[in-house]
Amino acid sequence: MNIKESEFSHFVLNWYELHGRKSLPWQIIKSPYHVWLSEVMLQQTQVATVIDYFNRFIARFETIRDLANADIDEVLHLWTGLGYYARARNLHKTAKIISDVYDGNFPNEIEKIIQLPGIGRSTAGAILSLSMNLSHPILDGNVKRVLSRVFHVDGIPNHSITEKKLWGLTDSLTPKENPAKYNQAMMDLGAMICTRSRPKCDLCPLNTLCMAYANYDWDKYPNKKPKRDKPTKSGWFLVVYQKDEKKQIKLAMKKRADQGIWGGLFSFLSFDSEQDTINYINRCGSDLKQTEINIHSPISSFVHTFTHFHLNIIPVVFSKDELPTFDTINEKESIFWYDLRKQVDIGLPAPILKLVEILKLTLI
DNA sequence: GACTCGTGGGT
DNA sequence: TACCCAAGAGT
Repeated sequence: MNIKESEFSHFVLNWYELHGRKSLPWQIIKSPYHVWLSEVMLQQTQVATVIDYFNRFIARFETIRDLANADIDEVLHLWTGLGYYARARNLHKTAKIISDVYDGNFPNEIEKIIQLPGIGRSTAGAILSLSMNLSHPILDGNVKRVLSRVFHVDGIPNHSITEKKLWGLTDSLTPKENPAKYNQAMMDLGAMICTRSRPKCDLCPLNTLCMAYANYDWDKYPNKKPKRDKPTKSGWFLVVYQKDEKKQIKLAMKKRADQGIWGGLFSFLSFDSEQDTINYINRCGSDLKQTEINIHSPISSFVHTFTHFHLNIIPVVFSKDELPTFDTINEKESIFWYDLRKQVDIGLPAPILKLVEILKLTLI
């Protein structure tokens, strides 16, 4: 290790002792389980958003075995609203593997950890460093931003050449001593000092080493991503409701396939054209005409924006009484009747949950 | 390498 | 408002 690398980590570690975060919910008990869960929840998600989800999750699933033994629908329920639901499905898969293959304990070799579903190189490094104090580098958004600015790392974000440069830097700078504190400190620096906009360079322990500080060009790092325009799609969401013998309202939902958007979550029957919607409704025994679909739209459409497209959500509402052959058509479709009063623990996409709340006010 | 996968906060 | 993007990983 040359003098500069040693100097770098000492600056970072000294700053951490005075200013770093030490009491986030996942820093109270720094077990591999707590660190793993927090790291997965924090992927592409801000700390303030994660805190409540983390606390609820740990309260329900105290140990990895508790998680492994849980129903996937309840796991997804606790993930509802957090997004990127493959994280929850992979979390559950990995909990089963840890439980069955590793006797409930995380392995301490990175080759084995990185093999687990939903754990890449950075998350593996975080688990090993933060919970076991083993010297492994991490490269999350915070570290990328700090290193990009300090060393003027140019290149399109997320391209392999850029990633390789950054991994080389974080690997060479991560100290053998105190890797846990160092990695936490780098994330804290990114989150508290080297922020995306208006970084607090005057308070930064690395400003004497920082090329962006010397050149007053922090706003150029990390380089901007080339932007792609988002197409707008429309989705017709068919809300079929019925009232049971106690006059409780139930909504027809269906579990989505594990692959693709909202995988494993429940949703209303959905169609990607108005004609498909009408055809389906008519197969269920209605004689709905194209001009009449507005009658069944008591809830106005609204737009939900994803990472890569906008979705115009168009609710269409029918009573099951208006669809005499609904049960026959759906014999093999395993419709789930969602009880508005009970609201059982299943995963629901955020805009569907929003729609359910509107329906509670509309139908009751 | 390009694309997919959610949602909410900040500006 | 519209846009950027956040403690990334899988395919």
